[in-house]
Amino acid sequence: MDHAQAQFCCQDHSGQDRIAAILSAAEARARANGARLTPVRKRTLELLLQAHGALGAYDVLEKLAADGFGTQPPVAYRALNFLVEQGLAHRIRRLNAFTACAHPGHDHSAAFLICETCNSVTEASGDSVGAALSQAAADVGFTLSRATVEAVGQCAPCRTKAAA
Amino acid sequence: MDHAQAQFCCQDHSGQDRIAAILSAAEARARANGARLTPVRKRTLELLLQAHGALGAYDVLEKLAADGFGTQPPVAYRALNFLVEQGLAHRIRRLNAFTACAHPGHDHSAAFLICETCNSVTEASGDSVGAALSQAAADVGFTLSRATVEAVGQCAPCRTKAAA
DNA sequence: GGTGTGTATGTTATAGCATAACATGTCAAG
DNA sequence: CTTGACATGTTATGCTATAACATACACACC
Repeated sequence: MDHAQAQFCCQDHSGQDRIAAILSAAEARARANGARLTPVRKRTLELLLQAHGALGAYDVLEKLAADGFGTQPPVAYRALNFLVEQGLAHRIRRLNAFTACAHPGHDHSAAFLICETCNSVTEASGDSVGAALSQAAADVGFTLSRATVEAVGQCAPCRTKAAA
Repeated sequence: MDHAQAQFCCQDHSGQDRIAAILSAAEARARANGARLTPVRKRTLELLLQAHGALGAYDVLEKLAADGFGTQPPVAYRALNFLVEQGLAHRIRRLNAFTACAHPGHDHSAAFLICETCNSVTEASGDSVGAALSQAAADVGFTLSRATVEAVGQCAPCRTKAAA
């Protein structure tokens, strides 16, 4: 698995300006929740934003350590879990990896589209998927708390390339 | 995590007769695909069918070993992966576990409802969810290959109990 | 200012999940 | 009866994740 070096298959959604904007928005959001976006946490979010595709916890740890933060797994896991709890990042279990939330700020059910060619991860709107799922759950009397949708397939750029 | 001893929270869908029927159907299905449902594989499927909730690979391994099969992890993983490939079982990544497919025989997109109280896993029809997901994927030019939907919440029996 | 309390960070150690690589065995087709 | 494909088994190892404990920092309160 090479999360760390996923190809630039998707469009660049992570310019420096955009990252800075998201980071400050994240800080505000955290404060509003009574939480603090400390240096490790902020740096972790920044790493996720800069990355294409998703990063494994140990990928993140390596970079944090290089930046002078702690060197042991809990350092990365704590920061990542914090971000997930705050709705600033998502965990992608199929990849044992994490990715920054593409649409923070409004609660949404996310659906992840994982390209099996370039390993890029796209966060699609999961609203209609979530609605369908709520219905299916309600049909069997299940109360939904949260859901993960992970789809595997091929992204548009990779499909185009493959066809050529 | 106690996959091995999930509570009997859901209805019993795994009577001996039903299990036997599924096993022979599975055997036929495998043959049709040019694959063989060998003793380890058959026993593994049987274990999954008997279990409520889902079983971790090491839970399965333990039981297989007790039955005189191999004692090392690959034994369990190979059998489980075989079953998943044949559409006879599903992998539930959120739980690092596997469960027998509740509706083998017809290709379907499955959605799993994981009760956070009793750890039971219910396989809901994911057809409408799959349709919504296909649409969302198509909207961004993504070609869907397969998808996993894992929802966490509370099953009907547990919710009833909790309300009491 | 001092002090207490809760949170955050850091470490060591270990648990849990999964697979690579190789050896052996089995079975059917030629 | 040999060959080739697949299945099973083992050893060894790598990757993922958390428990438990120690230290430091920030903020509210007296």
